[in-house]
Amino acid sequence: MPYGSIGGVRAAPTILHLDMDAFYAAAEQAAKPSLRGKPVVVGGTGTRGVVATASYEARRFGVHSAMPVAQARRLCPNAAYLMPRFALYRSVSEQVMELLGRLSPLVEPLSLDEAFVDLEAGGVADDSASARRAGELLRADIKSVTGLTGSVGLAGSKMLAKIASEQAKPDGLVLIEPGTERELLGPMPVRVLPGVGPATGEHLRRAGMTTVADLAEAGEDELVRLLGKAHGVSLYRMAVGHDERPVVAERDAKSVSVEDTFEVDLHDRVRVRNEVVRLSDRCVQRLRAAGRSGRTVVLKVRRYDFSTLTRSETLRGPTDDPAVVREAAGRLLESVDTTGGVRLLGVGVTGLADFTQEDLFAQAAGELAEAEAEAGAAREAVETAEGGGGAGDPVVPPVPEPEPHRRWLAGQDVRHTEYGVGWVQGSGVGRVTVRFEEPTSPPGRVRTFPVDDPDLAPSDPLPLVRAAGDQAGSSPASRPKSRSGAGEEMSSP
DNA sequence: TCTGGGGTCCTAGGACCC
DNA sequence: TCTGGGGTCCTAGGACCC
Repeated sequence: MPYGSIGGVRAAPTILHLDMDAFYAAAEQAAKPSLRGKPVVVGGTGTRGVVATASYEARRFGVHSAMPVAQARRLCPNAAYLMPRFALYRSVSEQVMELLGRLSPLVEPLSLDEAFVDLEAGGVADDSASARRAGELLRADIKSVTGLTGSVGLAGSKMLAKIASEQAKPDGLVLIEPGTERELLGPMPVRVLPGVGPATGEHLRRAGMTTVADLAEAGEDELVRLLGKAHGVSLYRMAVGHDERPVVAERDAKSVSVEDTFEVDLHDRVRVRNEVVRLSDRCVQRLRAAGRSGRTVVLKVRRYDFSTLTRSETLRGPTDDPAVVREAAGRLLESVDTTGGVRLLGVGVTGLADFTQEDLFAQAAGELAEAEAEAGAAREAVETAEGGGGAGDPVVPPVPEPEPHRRWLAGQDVRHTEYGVGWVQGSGVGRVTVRFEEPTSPPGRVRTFPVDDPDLAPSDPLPLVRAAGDQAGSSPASRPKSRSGAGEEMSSP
């Protein structure tokens, strides 16, 4: 352990946990002035979507993350229901992570809106007072650079820093003085500990343990007996306030996967096979973008009754060849009974290796060209002779991408040749309603157009905060990451 | 009320090898 | 003839996290 610690936590609260407040919803409110102070729900747009983030206004109606959107609509019919815009959230996240990087080289992102920072390794704090100052400065910087609020937890361990940031929400800072952790933790419900979810919580409750103090009292042996070796040991240590997990800056991904839940269950076996091909190709694209290759292909199938199974196949060596992944996934599908309907399909690759460019470049390029030629030919074959595929054919023809058909999604950025920039408030029966406003404007007006109005086009997110001075990208806020190709991030099943 | 998508880690059994 | 144990790899499933 690189730093002095007493009883499993540092002597000073120099581990910082940052958690942005209702991140996706807050970003949408910053982007759309008319939604500030109003309930906003970001989540899946289809009938089978779930809530990704609800604004605090929406939470007051009982809406929360992971709740089916259909249920949220019943609880809070007047909220704005928006599709997620990951390009925007990623660009804000990059600004935030950049600020964290100024505090320490040891930053461990957990997601777009959450990270640990080791202040001691950064030399910015070695006692409570300096840690608190660093935390408050950080919060102010985040507010001025992104326009959003984040909550900060400071403690001598990761677990406690995270519990502290949770208590600080929204828009606050909580520091746990080392030495006080056990009395603080004791009365808390077991669910506050990382790794205790619904199943373990229920398990413990049946054993008569509801608080962290109950776990500490039960002892390690009892918890191991109840929950197994790894889980029992780590839970006992957490319960008595011991957590020496270091902040780790970068970790290589261990798997890449893509999955789609369909609006209606798939029954047609040919359609199912085609979707597996599409997912394989998408998975390989992501694999290649990451410069990796993988050795084990995993197929995931969720059936009509929500029962979920996986089938996997380990290849002789790592691959990033779309044809190889397609064929493996296709073989795996053959071993799955899909009668009754398929709700979700997924394709993943694990056992990742670094793709050695030198050795494989030529081969891969050749194979890609080949696969693409093949795909083109197969596409035509599908169009001319749909459904005739023999069951034994290992190479499944890919499906043509659905026509990039103009479908306006709630929350999407648009530009009108006459009225300027705005966002889609809703669409239906051949019409689309747009509110014309932008992050730095006052709340705007609504207008309605035909869905195929040629004056209306998708556009990229604008920066949430007006750049101070506006000097050529010197401030992070002045450079929104807006790659061209509007709409590519808005893909939704 | 009908349950997303992207991950991580752990367990357990069987194969296989020494 | 019966009976070893350890280690590693593969597969499937489950809990958990954001």
